[in-house]
Amino acid sequence: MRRGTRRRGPARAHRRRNISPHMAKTAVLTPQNRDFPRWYQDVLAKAELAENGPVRGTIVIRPYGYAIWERMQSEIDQRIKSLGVANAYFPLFIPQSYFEKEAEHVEGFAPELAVVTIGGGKKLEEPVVVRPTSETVINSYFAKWIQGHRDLPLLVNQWANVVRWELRPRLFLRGTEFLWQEGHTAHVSEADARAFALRVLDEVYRDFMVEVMAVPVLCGRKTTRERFAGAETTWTCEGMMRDGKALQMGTSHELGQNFSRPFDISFLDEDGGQSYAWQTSWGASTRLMGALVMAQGDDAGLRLPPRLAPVQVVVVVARGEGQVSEGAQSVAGALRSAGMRVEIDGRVESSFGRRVVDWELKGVPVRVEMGPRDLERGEAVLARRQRGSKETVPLDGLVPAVHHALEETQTAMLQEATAFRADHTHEADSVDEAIEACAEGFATLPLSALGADGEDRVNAAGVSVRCLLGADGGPPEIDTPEAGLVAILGRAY
RNA sequence: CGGGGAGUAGCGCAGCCUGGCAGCGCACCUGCUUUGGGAGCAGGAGGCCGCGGGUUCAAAUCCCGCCUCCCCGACCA
Repeated sequence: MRRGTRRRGPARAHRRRNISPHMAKTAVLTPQNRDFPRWYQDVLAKAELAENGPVRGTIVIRPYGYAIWERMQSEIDQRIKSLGVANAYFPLFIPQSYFEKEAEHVEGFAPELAVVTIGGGKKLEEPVVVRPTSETVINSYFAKWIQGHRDLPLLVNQWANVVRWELRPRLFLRGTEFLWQEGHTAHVSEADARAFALRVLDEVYRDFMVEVMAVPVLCGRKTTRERFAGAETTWTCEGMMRDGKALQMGTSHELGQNFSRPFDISFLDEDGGQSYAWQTSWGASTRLMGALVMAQGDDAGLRLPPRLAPVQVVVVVARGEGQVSEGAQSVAGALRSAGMRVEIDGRVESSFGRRVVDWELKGVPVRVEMGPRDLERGEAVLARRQRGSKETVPLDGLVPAVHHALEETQTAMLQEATAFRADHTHEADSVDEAIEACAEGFATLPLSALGADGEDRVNAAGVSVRCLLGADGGPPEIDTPEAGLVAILGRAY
């Protein structure tokens, strides 16, 4: 069974060939429904996305994987900047004492800190921590930069690597070192900080995940137990993977005055009084790469939504005869002129089938195949990765046809993922029913039905409360009574 | 840390029990034939068998010690 794959829409093609992309004689990958974790590992390796580094928990992101990450960075970065946030950079090394200033924060991170005790061959006076997150250093500078209310809001983001000594690493999902973006802001009031944290959640993360990654996400509030160490409130975007498990894809925290007090981020307000700033922090990481693979991949490999794909169209020279190569060049040129990201595969010394399988593994959304026969007829074959279809298109109509295929693919991928999530979400009335439903996917449960010991009970069963939603299915208003909230439960990565 | 496995070519593995030339598949190199859904044939390169010690005429194999990695549980983007 090809889970979640749907064929839809009428054939626009002159002729539609009945060739499925899953025709390889021997399975290219372990099928998803046989062993999902194995399938995931296979995709990372065969699509040349990433592999393990030499130190446990470290990752080597290969060029193709990094190209996808760069696309993610670019899309996220422009959304961050549109909120008026500027990029900056703070040090990798943080004095250990900084970590001890906020009680919950220390407690939350102490077990997973990497600490440098020797530098230049000498024992250090004060050990330095390799940043697991940068609240402490950044806020120590915010304290210097913020004097009066006119200095606020202060909105800063950095792209960086961070280190957390994880016990059980998994490529992209949980690593000792990973890449991310972390935003840090300071505001004059609690309401301003809250509004900003929610804007980031919606306008940066949800918008990117839904509109670019084509992954529907549930945006809600974390329970006290699940919230970030040092935060007052943690907001999250939760996605469903194709094995029904949940993945936290991005978070936005309201820090209250938890850091501004110990780091003395204070300012003179309009009335001349001394106030502590209200803060937020928020991040999304290379975990998104894992989410992409697990939410959009199928048994033939990765599937990239066109808006994210570093290569949107690959023009495959089927056979190196006659003027085919020139024809492919000309087609590629026309597609590029129309603004598409295009690559030519002219490696005719490799077999056609081999190359096609490679591009399917890499998830390129549209493949244009050209051989002598097509050239003679003035045609090309347009293959869509998302639904595994092929159609023949006249060369003079190819650019609009490819453009249309990309647009349709983007829409279809989001629809498919949304339908999959709906099919794997169960509305439960009791804790036991919810736990059972989580074997297949998510369960919704009125918070009132979860009860006081409900979170303990589900956790004991390997299930967690992913987030709390308001009546409209979005992040709950802060003053919504608990009785009006819905808990989303699932097994998580 | 608790429990379970594994270290042999780039990757995946066999060989070990019963000591006797270092093997297989994939990948790689060369040549020819191929190329419209993972090509075929022929030839070739590639090894501190995790490390250290011991037994033995002889150790990947038996014995002792050490190291590392992976998987399952408690934390996390």
